[in-house]
Amino acid sequence: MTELVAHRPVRVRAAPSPTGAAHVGNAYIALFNLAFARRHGGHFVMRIEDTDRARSRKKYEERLYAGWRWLGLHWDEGPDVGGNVGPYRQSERSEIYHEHARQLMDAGHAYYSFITPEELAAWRDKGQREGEPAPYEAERDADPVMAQARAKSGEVSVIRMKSPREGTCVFTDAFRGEIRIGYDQVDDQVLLKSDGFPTYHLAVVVDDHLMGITHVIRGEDWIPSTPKHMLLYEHFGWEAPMHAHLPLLLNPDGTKMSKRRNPTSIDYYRRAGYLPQTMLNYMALMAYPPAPSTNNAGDGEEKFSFDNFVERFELENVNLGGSVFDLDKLSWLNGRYLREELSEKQLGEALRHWALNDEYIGRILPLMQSRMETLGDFMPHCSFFFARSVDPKIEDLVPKKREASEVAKVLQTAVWSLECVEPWSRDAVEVALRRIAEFWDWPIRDVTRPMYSAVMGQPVGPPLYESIVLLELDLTRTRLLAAMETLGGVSKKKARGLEKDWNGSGSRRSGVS
RNA sequence: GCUCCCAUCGUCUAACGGUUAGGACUCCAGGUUUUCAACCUGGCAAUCGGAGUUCGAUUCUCCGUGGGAGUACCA
Repeated sequence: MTELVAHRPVRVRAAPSPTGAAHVGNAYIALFNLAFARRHGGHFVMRIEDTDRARSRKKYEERLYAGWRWLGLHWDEGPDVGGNVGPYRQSERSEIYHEHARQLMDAGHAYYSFITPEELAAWRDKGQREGEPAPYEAERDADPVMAQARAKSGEVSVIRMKSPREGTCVFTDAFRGEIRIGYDQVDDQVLLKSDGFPTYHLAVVVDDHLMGITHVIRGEDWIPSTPKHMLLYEHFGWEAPMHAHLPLLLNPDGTKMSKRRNPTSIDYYRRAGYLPQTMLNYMALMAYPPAPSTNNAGDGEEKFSFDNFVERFELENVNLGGSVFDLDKLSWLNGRYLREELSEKQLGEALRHWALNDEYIGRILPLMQSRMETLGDFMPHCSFFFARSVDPKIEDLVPKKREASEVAKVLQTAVWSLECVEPWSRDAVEVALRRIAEFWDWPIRDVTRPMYSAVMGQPVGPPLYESIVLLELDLTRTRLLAAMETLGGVSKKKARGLEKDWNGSGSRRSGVS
């Protein structure tokens, strides 16, 4: 058995990309990294991988910090807390990557490529299937001096890694042992993009090395690209860290967990009223056995603290099969925390911290004031703001002369439209929904009516757009998806076709400018 | 298609060659309770298939099968 813990002090990291809401999948990976660090008295580093400048947003970075802090995932080093091997934001490390790319070029391990994305796409569409070599093959052995001159003259280029034409990459995964992947499966990966930013593959290797990372604990979806990373370690002459690939979190249908059909954002779970300790506990359970009982074998305790998890955390006990993220079981666990771990006083505090506070209620008041006769009308009319989920009746969801299946599709487009709302404001939400009406050529009322029911659980209530703004995207999306299910759902195939039409309609751009 | 990973109830898992294959979630039935929860009791439900190795395979090996992931100037 290979040694799982090296002699160097343990340093692990979590490296999320700020390209969307904070995802439970990333938090789950982070949790295992943190637990490993704590178990071995090491450091846990947070690194922001924002090299995709088209999708990275500062606001997502902020939400990452907020979400992880709420969960109790504390990092020892990171962009916001500092540390002595920073900067910890990849967008601030450009020179470092350029310098390392240059080293690879000088050593003959990388080359300039001038093939355009369009040419590449054309080859993938047709040439690849017909066994044609990739267009950049011809550039591999071009004269480096000439290539450099072209690049210097301003011609758009990327830098690609030369991957071996034969042989096999053998590396060790701490969970699975030796994994071997033929180099014929490894293409000439782009290392430096034409915008000057590095790809994940270059950045991750350079940063992990420079930041002294000893163990790379990441998702199983990275296994196929690990040979690219091993190659880079080799070319730089660096010792590779130990790799350990965690199983993926899954949708109920067994596919990689995605927001398409399930709530995936940490914000959703916070807003729906789950406790952070439940989340940590449940995420640990996704790939780690329960705490063994003292009496006999087999009936372990599934409720355990983070400290308990750390105490008994061993890499060799991690389970390898992907785990379905089961909301029923998560809710059951949360119920146990609520009634077993919280005093009445603490329960009250938790409620206030959650939503029963002046800040949140204050934002609801303007929507309610004109709709009340007595103070007693307040709660019944806006309880949906505090509900985990609502239960709309099917007849309220379907306007007269419309079909349930049609409405389901309308709600699907509403989800897509709302996902693109930028900034998240009343007017932008209105524009997004008007786009839906336009797309389907329905009167706006026929769109908003089902929306009222889906979002509030009843066909009447405070103003829709304002309510959606307060509910925020994640809670709204989950309710729309639930309503779609009530209406019979939209099949995967239909959704695909619909998505094509929707994107083709130009309706994606639904922000106000 | 190609490559890699994975494989115990529907779901999360226990059993480090020998158990009537255990627990938990869900579901069902009963009990308790003014109701509803909670709680208690019980029930349904699994080792993917085939060859080996072995006195003995859930467990080790191989071959199938199934599922997943990857196959980007996204991470």
